Amino acid sequence: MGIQERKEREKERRRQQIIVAAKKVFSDKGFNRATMDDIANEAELSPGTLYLYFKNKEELYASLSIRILQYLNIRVEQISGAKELQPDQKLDAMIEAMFDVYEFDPLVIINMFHLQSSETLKNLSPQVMDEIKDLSRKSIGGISKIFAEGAKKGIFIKRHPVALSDTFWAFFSGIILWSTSKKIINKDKDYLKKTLGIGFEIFRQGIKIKSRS
Amino acid sequence: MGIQERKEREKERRRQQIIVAAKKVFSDKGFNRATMDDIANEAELSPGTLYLYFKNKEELYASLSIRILQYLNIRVEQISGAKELQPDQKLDAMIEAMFDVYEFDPLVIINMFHLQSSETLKNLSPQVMDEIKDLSRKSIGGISKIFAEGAKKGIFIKRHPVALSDTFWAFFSGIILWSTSKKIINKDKDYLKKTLGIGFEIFRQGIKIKSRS
Amino acid sequence: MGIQERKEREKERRRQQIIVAAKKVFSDKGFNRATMDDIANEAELSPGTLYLYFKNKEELYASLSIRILQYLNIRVEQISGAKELQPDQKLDAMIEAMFDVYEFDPLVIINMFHLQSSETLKNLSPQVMDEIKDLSRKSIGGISKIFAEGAKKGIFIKRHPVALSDTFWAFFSGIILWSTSKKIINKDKDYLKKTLGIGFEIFRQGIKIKSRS
Amino acid sequence: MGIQERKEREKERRRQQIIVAAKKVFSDKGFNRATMDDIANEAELSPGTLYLYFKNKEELYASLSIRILQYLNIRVEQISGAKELQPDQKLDAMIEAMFDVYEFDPLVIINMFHLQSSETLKNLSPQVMDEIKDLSRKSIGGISKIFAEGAKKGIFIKRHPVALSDTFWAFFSGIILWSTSKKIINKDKDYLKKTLGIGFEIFRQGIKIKSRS
DNA sequence: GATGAATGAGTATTCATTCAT
DNA sequence: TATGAATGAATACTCATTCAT
Repeated sequence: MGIQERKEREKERRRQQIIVAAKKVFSDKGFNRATMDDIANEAELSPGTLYLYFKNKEELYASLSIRILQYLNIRVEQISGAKELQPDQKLDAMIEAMFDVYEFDPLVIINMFHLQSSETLKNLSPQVMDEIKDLSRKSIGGISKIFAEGAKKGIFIKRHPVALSDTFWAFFSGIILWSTSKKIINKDKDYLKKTLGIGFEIFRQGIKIKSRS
Repeated sequence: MGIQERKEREKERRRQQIIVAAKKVFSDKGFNRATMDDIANEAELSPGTLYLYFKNKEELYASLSIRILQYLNIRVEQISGAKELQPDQKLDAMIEAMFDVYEFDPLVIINMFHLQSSETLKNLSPQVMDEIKDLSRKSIGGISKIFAEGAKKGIFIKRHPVALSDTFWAFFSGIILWSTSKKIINKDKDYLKKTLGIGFEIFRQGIKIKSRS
Repeated sequence: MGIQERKEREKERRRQQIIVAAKKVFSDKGFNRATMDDIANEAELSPGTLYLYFKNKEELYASLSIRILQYLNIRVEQISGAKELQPDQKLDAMIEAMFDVYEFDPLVIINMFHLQSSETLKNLSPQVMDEIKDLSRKSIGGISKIFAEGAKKGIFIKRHPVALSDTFWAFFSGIILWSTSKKIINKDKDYLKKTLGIGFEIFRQGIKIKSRS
Repeated sequence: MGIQERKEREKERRRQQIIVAAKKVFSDKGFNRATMDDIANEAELSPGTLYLYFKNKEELYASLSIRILQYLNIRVEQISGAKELQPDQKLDAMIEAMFDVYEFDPLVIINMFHLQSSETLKNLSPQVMDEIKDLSRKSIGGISKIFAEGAKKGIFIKRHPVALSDTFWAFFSGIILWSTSKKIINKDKDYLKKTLGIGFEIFRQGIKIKSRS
């Protein structure tokens, strides 16, 4: 039993070791130019070993998304379930969470997009795909609830909550991607934050129902 | 003279023939999985011929962006220079223009992102790169002017116009990319439009200064 | 008749125009890296036109050799037939002729070697091949006669004259090729001449029968 | 340790296996028409494997030269350092060595010339280039010493030893190349030997200072 | 489990040659 | 005759994946 367990833990450590290496390499080179050899070197393992833990390159890449989605999910659940917060406060908290997600892994967005490509999906094992779908659904659902609650209380505009949730995510993605592609990130990290800030401010203002004074 | 001209026109037709084929193939498979042979087949030409009109794969891809940027630019200039329109009306017109740009070529955004990759830029000929840079600058500039004018007239929030312009573009990109990656486009074209609609409404509301009544 | 003749002359001029261009381009880039387009550009003609005058790239290249072989042949015949000269004086004259051949076209040797490749020969039209063979045979024959005469008169060592002739040519080739490959030519033209000088001196001394004094 | 060593030996065997195949294919087809696939087939390996042992086609080709240069070098050093031999005996030994070099690999000369091309040099890794340069320098140096010694002792003509060394090499190259290009080698191996023999005899006689009797 | 050597399918690009005008 | 646009075969090199050890 103890041995079984230790083995299990050892195995998990290996997975993490690979994931960390993969994150670095994919970050540096992007999916296409990153090679399995690069990742193996970074992880100080042999290429063959990677295939003991991940079915293929796509699935290794996908697993990076799972990690970040898990993190996001925890945050969303906390915020969504916080009874002491009003919808607009929850929205602010969500925005803050998004910042953190981005800091945790700036590749998030690119990962997420890559993941959706039908070619990619073909190469994933069902269980990995299911986990991703499940996590995505939960996250979107959690955010939706905030918008629904806000609409119900007359604080936010009345729109289909899932559509709003998508829009929120799309907005966030857009700014990050745009900034990234303009190579602003490395040179002027603040510019991205500022842009994200402006963006979220606009979003916040845009969905608020103005209280008449 | 007539001959010269006819040849010129013939040549331009070929370019378009290739561009149309490239657009289709890149749309279907993305940059990396699209092969020059695919494009040649689609264009009913030989692979060698592609290289008579475009220096390499990257430059062929880039030329798709140039085409759409040119279209966008015309629209931006018209709107930006329309003296009879108020800033908020111009913003509405811009949003409409963005819709049209998207309809003209749903790949826009992906093209634009691909274009920014440093690896891509290396393979472009200077003149192509200059044209792209010039067109981008003009478009962003035109949109900025609208925000600046709106801010001056007290209709829009006061923020750095270029940052707003970036945000506007990022927002637009985000929604398209997100929808695209969710493969919503083909299945439910209206959902994308709806999402874009909601998004822009939020944006519009978000930057408006509310007149107190 | 006059028209016929003028056409003929016009045609010959074109051939020369192409040959001159080809010589330059092959000199600069070598056979493999020189393209038919390069040559067409240099000749200010279209690529298609080259094929009206030469069957293919190989044959165009071969015709450069014919030109130089023709020149060499004239010199050999003059020297070989000069009754007022002794064999050793003829050898000196031959050496001088070789210098001139080299100055006329430093590519000679490389041309000659390329020509011998069986792959090349396959692509030549029979008449071109015959001309080359004929010219080669004549040149070698002419030189051989000098050695034979020298041997007969007890001035040169007694060896098979054709073998000596080959050796003479090989020696000459070797020095030029070696110098060329060491890129000495362009930088230090004199070094090549000096080396050729030393080489020929050795050769001259090597085949002389020393008169005892 | 044993394992490490066996692997090392295995690896070296593979290199040799490839080199042998490459030698054959390059011999048959020349550098340009030989394809990496040809070589892979000949070596009964996959094309990809070749690249595990050699950076590229050029470097594979170059390594053939290194092999023969190493062999030559050993011979040169032995001869040059043999105190019991007189300069003229050393020259004879050198000539014999040249025969052996040629027998070891008749491509020597062509390799050496190919190697000098600037295009080739660009694709070689520095360490390979350095090794080649070093080996060449040593060989030429060793031969030069013999000529210098001979001149000092009044046996050979007084000429710049490096120039003589170049001439010696050029002479050797010329005969081989000429014979090879005339495809004499395969058909009449003896003719080449005879020609080489005559050539070297001429060379020997040409640089000797005649003792007056 | 771990290795890493070997695999071999996949692809952008070039360029001699052709042929409709 | 001359053109030059179009052709398409040919090829070096990469890299995800496998499998014998």
